[in-house]
Amino acid sequence: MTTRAPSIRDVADVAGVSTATVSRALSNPEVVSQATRAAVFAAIEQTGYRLNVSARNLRKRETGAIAVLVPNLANPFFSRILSAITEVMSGAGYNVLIADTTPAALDDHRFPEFFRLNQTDGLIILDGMLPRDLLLHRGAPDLRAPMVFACEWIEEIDRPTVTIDNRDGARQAVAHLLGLGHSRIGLVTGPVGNVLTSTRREGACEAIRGAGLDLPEAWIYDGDFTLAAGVQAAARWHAQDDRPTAVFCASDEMAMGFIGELHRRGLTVPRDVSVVGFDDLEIAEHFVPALTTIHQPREAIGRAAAQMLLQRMGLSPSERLYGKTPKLILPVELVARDSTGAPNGPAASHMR
Amino acid sequence: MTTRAPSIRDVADVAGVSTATVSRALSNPEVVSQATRAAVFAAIEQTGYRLNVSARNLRKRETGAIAVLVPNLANPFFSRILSAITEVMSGAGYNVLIADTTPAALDDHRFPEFFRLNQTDGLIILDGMLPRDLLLHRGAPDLRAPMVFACEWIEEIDRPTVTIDNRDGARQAVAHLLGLGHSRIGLVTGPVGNVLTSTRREGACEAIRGAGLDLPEAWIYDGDFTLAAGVQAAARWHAQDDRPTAVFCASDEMAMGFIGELHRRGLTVPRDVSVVGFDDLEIAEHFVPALTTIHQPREAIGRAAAQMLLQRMGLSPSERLYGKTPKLILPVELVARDSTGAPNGPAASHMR
DNA sequence: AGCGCTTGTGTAATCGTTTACAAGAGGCCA
DNA sequence: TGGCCTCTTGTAAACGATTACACAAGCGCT
Repeated sequence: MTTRAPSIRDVADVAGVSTATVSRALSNPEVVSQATRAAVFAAIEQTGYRLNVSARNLRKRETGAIAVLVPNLANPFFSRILSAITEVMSGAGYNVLIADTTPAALDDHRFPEFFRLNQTDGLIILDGMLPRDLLLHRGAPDLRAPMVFACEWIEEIDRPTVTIDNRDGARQAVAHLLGLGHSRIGLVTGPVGNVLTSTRREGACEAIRGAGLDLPEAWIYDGDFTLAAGVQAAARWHAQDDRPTAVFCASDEMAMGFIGELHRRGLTVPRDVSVVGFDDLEIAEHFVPALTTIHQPREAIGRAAAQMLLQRMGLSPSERLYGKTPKLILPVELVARDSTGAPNGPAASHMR
Repeated sequence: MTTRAPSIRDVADVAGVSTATVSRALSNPEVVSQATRAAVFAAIEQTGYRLNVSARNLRKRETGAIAVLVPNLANPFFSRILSAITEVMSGAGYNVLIADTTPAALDDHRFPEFFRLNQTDGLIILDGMLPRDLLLHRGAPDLRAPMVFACEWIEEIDRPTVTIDNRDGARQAVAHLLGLGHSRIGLVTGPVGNVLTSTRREGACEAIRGAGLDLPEAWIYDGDFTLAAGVQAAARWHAQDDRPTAVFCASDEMAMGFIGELHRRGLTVPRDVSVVGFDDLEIAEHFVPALTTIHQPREAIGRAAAQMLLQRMGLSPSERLYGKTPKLILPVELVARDSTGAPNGPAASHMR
């Protein structure tokens, strides 16, 4: 009772041509004559034909899809990057498979790797903490799908990369605080082992030490980019006798968690402590107080990553393997808002 | 110079069996003998074989993928729903294609429809404002991919649906405000034509009128769920002489935009006005003031939608067409936090 | 020995495209 | 007229898996 979807064969019959001609009319219209082309399109309309992508992909040895590996889909930071990628890739005729790597990593690694990684024409990786051997999946190097990193990257894997200047961002954040008169500056960091954590941390340290200031271990609060980590850092900060007058959080989420928790404890930002974030999420501007933060051009990152991948996919395997791997570093800028101010000279409870 | 990826043929040769046996060892292991199975797996290991999904899909007349249509990928509201869907679907062996409908709608509608909609085994639709004819894509009804709605839906299209009880959520929000002593309650609504807008609005109106109160037109601020809309509503509210002491915003983003703008104008929430949101985004709890809002079980929504789709895909076309279409309505609950309080009896500038 | 049943495997057709190759039609020129 | 292009189309072989069908081997039973 189940009908079969119309195939190119049906179209060909209706139009009175061969399947080859239908195929050509579709993918290479300029080689078929005006008249036949019209007949074919009419037949397509009439039959309600839709291209079967599996068949095309099988024949062309492509998949028509690229995959994006995201560390955490639920993190709003990635959504705009993803939408930019999706936009560019759809425009180029590709489907975009978005894979959250959080569960994948836990999985019996046979399944996802087996079914997914080799079933795409390209890979955009937003997660710098993936196991190396999962990415360097075996198989001849010349038939591995091209891969580009964005935002995060993996030191040992030399691939095209789109990032922002993390070190400079951190430097700007600290410079801003120094400019306001702070000399006691703390850090809320990302998770250990993450390249963003280290580059931002280094940038901040350099700037602090470069100003001739000290950065005690106790003022470095370990985090992991999440709201919860910001909350915890606030608690630790609050419990200290000798605490910084300003903190640079390596993500907006941590900055907001930090500020939120402080308010819950009856303190106020920036009166009691100045806070700088990193990312400039949409919400940052509307947060109370509006967040001073490092703006990341997320749409540009996504777009650039997609375009870079497209460019790589257009290259031959040998060009890819033996050519240069492009690295794009986008500049960032601090956006000064209301979560930072001069250190409160008077009633400074932390000054003993 | 380009090598060919190993195929089932190569595995068969190495293992000394036929391709049929390899295929069976992979997809139906219990029908092949212990010994052959071992030989096949060894051969797979040795050759580095990976299944070609296009070939399988072509043969099985499936695509192994489902699509999710999202109104706006950049909206953090959807990310957790998406991750839940992705998790369930990956677990069931499906790829998840996420399509942002914002650009698609503008596109020459031939392309995306042609290539995507019929190339999936199922559809989850989170956008209730899609053109009807795009969804009721022609083709025999028995070979249309099953489709389920989640969050939003389309009145005229009778399909399985997972939603929350929007009307009740709005009712609870208003009841909460009434309970605090408010009698002047305003509304910031979603975009016109959206089912969420109307159901939430109706629920709120009913509750307000049910309490014997009035709801002047001037206290209904048109929005569209975005931060910017909240900002605008705040401006309009602020400009009024006769204004409500509490507003119910149909989304957290609007609530945060509203509160942020008010603070920028030197007013304070909940002292000057109480605000209730809707959604309970992750950030709501950490916002300053922490947002009183209607909690949406977003993970449960995503999970339920995915499971419902899986169930539908398991049905035969006739069962789908002539059976009942399940509708799941998840209950919601208000989370009382700090953005609401009693109306400020004394210095009430708005009371003339 | 003959029959039937179970278990494991191979043969070959099939899914719906794309594309190398061949070939016919027509034009142009010597 | 014949040779050589160009333009358009058809023929048929892939692409890499799944699966209906057939069949061989082994076993137990009469």
